Amino acid sequence: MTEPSRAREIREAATELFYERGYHGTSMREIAARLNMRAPSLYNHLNSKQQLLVDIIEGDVALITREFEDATATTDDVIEKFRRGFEVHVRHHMRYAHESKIAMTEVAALEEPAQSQVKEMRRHYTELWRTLIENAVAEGRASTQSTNLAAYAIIDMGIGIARWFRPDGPVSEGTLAGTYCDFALSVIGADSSPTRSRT
Amino acid sequence: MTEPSRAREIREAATELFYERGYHGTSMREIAARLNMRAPSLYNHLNSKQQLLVDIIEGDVALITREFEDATATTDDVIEKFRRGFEVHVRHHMRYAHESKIAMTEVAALEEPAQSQVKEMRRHYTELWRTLIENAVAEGRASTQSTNLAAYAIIDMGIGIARWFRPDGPVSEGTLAGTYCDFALSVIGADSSPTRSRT
DNA sequence: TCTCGAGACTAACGAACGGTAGCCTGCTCG
DNA sequence: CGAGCAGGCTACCGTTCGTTAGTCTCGAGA
Repeated sequence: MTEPSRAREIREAATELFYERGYHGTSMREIAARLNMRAPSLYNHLNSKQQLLVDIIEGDVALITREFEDATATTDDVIEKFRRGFEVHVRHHMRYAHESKIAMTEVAALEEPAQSQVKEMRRHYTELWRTLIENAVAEGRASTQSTNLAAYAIIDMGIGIARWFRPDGPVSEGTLAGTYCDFALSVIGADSSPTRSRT
Repeated sequence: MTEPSRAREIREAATELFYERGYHGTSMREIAARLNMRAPSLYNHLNSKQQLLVDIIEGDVALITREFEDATATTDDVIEKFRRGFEVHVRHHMRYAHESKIAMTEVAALEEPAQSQVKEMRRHYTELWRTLIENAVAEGRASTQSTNLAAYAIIDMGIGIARWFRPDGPVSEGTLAGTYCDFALSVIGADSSPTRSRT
C-alpha cells in the first residue's frame, strides 16, 4: 500500500496552499512552484486538481473518525470513553490543523458525489458523539438535557482550535487537551474536577 | 434621499453566493445573474469584487463588536454581562450566519490592508471576552484558571453555530441561546442557575 | 552498450475570469 | 417638450485558469 512519494509531496504542498489561500484561490502553477516544478508535470502523478481536494478532505474525515472509534473502544466506562474521544478530537485539530481547516471550509468546493459523501461522513461522526453523550446521560453520569446541542457545541469547540492553534505558540498540546477536556465535561454536566461546586 | 438600494441588493446577493461557493468560487456574472443583470452593470454600483468582500466582512465584525459592547454596558454584574454578551454572540451567529461564515472562512481572500484590519478587529473582540472572563474570576464568580482558552472555547462554540444552524430547523433561536448560555457558564465554572446574587 | 520507461519540460489550448468602453433606453424635471 | 442622467446593455480587453500534447533526459536493466 505504499504510494509514490512524489504524489504525497504534491498533496502536502497542496494542503499548505489550500490552507493559506483556499481551493479556488490556489492554482496548479503555485502548487508546482512550491516543489520547484512546472504545473503540467504535476499531471504525471495525479488526475485533476479536484482529486487533490477530495483526497485531503476525505482522508481527514476518515482519519478522525477512525481515531475516535479506536480511542473509545478501549474502555467500557462512558465518561472515560468521552474523555478519550474528546482528547482525540482536540489533538486531531492541533496535529492536522491544516487538513481540518480545509475539510471544514472547502466542502462547498467539492463536486458531487464527493460532497455528499463527505457530508454523510461528517453526519456519522456527529452521530457518534450524540450517541456517546446520550449514553452518558442515560447512565446518570451526565446531566445535559440537550444531547444534540451538546454534541454540536463540543465538536465546534474542537474545530475552532484548527483556526488559531500554533504548535510553537504559548499553549502546549497537552495543556490544551487537558483544559478543553474539562470544558467539554462541564458542558455535558459531568463532574470534571474536585473544585467544581454544584447546587 | 433615496438609499442606494441596488448596491445593498448586490451585496446581499454576493453574501449568499460567497456563503455557498466562497469568494474565489463566485464570479461577478453569477452575482449579476441572481439579480437578472449582466456582470458589467454591477460596476454602476460598486468599485470592485474585492470591495464587496471587504464590506461584508468588516461590516459583520464591526456589528458583533458593537452589539457585544452595547449588551454588556447595561449592567454592572459581571455574570450578567457574560450572559448578555454570550446571548448576543450566539444570536448574531444565527441571524447573520452567512455573513459570519464568510467573515470566518474568507479572511485569507482579503487583500491588504483590509486583512490586517479585520484580524485586528477580531483580536479586539477576543480581548473583550478574555477581559470579561478575567473579571468574573477576579470577583470569585467564575473558577476557570485558563481565561484565554475559555475565551477561545466560548467564541468558537458560537462561531460553529453559523455552520449548521437553519432558522427553519428543529431548534428555535431562543432555545439554542438559552442552552448555549448554560454551556458557556459551565465552561468558565460559574453557576448556571437562573437566580443570581450580587456580592 | 543499447533500450526503455519514468518523469521532467515547453508550447499551447479553450474557457472563464475581473473589469472597461461605449451605446441605448427611459424617467425626471425645468 | 426636450435635455440630462442613472443605469441597463453588448462587445471586448488582457490575464489566468486547468489541462493536454508531445519532446527530452537520464538512470536502471538486459
